Amino acid sequence: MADKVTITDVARAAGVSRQTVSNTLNSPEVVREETRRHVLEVIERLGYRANQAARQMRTGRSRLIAIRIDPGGDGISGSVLDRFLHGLTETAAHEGYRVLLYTAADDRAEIATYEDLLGSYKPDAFVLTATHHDDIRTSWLLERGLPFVAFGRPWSHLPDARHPWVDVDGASGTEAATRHLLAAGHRRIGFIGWPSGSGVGDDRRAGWARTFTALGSETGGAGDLDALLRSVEDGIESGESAARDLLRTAAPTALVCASDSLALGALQAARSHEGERPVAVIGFDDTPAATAAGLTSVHQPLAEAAAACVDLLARALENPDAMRSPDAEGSPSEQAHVLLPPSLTIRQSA
Amino acid sequence: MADKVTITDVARAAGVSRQTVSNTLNSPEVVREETRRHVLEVIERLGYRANQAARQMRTGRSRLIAIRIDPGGDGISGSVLDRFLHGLTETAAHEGYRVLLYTAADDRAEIATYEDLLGSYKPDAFVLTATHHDDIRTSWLLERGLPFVAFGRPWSHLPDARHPWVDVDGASGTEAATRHLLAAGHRRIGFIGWPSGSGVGDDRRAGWARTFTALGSETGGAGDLDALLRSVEDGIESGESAARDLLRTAAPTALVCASDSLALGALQAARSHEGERPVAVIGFDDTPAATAAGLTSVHQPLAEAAAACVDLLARALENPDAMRSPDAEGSPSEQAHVLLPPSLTIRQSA
DNA sequence: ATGAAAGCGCTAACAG
DNA sequence: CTGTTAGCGCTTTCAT
Repeated sequence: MADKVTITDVARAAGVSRQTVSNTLNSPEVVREETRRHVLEVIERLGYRANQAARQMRTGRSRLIAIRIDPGGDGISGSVLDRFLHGLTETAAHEGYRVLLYTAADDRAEIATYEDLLGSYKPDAFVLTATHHDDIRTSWLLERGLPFVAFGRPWSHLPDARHPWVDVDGASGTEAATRHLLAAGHRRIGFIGWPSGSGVGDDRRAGWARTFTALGSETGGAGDLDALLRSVEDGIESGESAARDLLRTAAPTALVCASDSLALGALQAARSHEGERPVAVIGFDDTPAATAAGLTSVHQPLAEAAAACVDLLARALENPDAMRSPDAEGSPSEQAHVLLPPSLTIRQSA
Repeated sequence: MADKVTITDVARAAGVSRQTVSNTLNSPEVVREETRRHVLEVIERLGYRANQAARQMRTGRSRLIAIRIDPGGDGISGSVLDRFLHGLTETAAHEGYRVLLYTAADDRAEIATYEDLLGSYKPDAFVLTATHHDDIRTSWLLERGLPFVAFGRPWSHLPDARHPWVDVDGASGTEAATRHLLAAGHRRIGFIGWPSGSGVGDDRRAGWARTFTALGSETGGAGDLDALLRSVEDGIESGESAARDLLRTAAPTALVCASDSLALGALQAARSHEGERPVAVIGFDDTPAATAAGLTSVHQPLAEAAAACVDLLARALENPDAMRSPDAEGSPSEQAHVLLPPSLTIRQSA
């Protein structure tokens, strides 16, 4: 029964015109307090909801935010997107937006989906995840002045980003992990990460490197960084073999990893490693698998990140021109961004 | 540039009327082959996409499927919804539908969201997950003749379901797990599940029980079922303590669990248990945590399940009346359903 | 097989 | 502050 109630029904029941009802909803300040209250009451009583399609036709705004959902690699870190999505949906609802899902095999296919979506459902904005160097998606959207926010820094254009973004400070996370190990007395702390070139991976490695280097300059040179570093593809197996190799050649007493997948593998290697003291391991992402394995891990505030994304978008959508002038000569057109600090979830492994 | 192209632009560019373009898209059989081809070509060239809002206003169909996304308990099995969602989004796109997300704290709140959504975005259908006994959501939707499909059996009304559903045969999964253990020579196989009353849990327990009982009647009574059964809340810790208890009092050589969370806990207990042969453990859901822990687990075909949901919905939406006659006296109004068999992913733990 | 007219529900402009 | 008019882009009659 909730449907079929139109603005005309409300107007009739309240004894006012349709526009007064519309104004009550869209420009409350224009309606007399008393009338407003009365209309609101009738709306409530009839269970009226503005038809979104009709509203969209008139205003051109769909109040839809689109985001891609992918299968997520080995699944270990898949739950990261899951939590982010939940937060996004929840915050978006508060701001009057809904989340629309789509899939795409790669960036090119994603752009094709943009075209499709923009012609049909016309989402007001996109949320980009897994941004990387020379991301064609951001340039495509930027060229067309389409509103979007990236969850992930615009790695190729820092620090003068030309679009709003939200990210978690990976370096600060691995720094916290490294400091935690230092505080526990460790001095030889290895790092297992991904090959150079991925923004996320480089960032996470940097946090370890800088902390470790700082220690070196304090104590007078602790740091043969390269010997304690391994760069491999993500995965449990590669994490295990990298850890084995590291333990054999560099004798670290602790390992910081760029992901939980790597850390889980490293943990296996650590457990089968003989030594007076167990080798400590710290992962990244605080996935369910980390919980299950008792793995200390860097935790990303995903609900907050999602909320920040919605916030930035809502703001940009209220001020359409802020974003639609990519080449405004006079203004630096610096875009808002949010960099959130992660926290360390401490468990048995470190 | 993909937007702002209307059906009028296409008509003009193709030298036909707007209706011919519309017909080409919606009733191709009505248009002359040659004209149809020409129009299609122009559509392609201009990158035209039918404005969904306008279409919805006219037809009343949004081509939107709504589904709830929740934070997912301890997160271990959260990835199940994740994979299902991905499959749903992908299949839905093939059929011309998009997936709209929403959250809700509980069933009552979810119904409130139905009302909101039905009045605003007007999704064509809902996909229900985590169905349970006396689910107020199904009755609410049923009463109003709203199209939906449940991922999960209508536990309170089997076998004459009054709505379409898709599910994975949990009992067959635990049966396969139990048979696998029997084949490996195990004879005392315990089960750690949830307290009676949850459809899913009862189903999974039944698969173990019936297989084990069948063995008993063959060999002449192997089965003191109750001694080998523990029912606890889901979670790693409760799984571990239940397993410890079971190992101490009933001396099983293998354990089948109703979830990966329970199994992960059981695995810990099993590893610290002394015996000539390691205690085998099998979980359920084949989550990333199971991969990481080398846990053998029952794998649900989630992409297939999602595809089946979309299929059932698409069919129901083409035949609106099939669903809208909950009380049709003459017809049993039996609804279509799909029960998919899971598979066993074998790893080190069993 | 194709063209003309109407209207889905809403809100942005105005007029009162 | 409230009411009237118009039209967003599409599909569904109904004529031709």
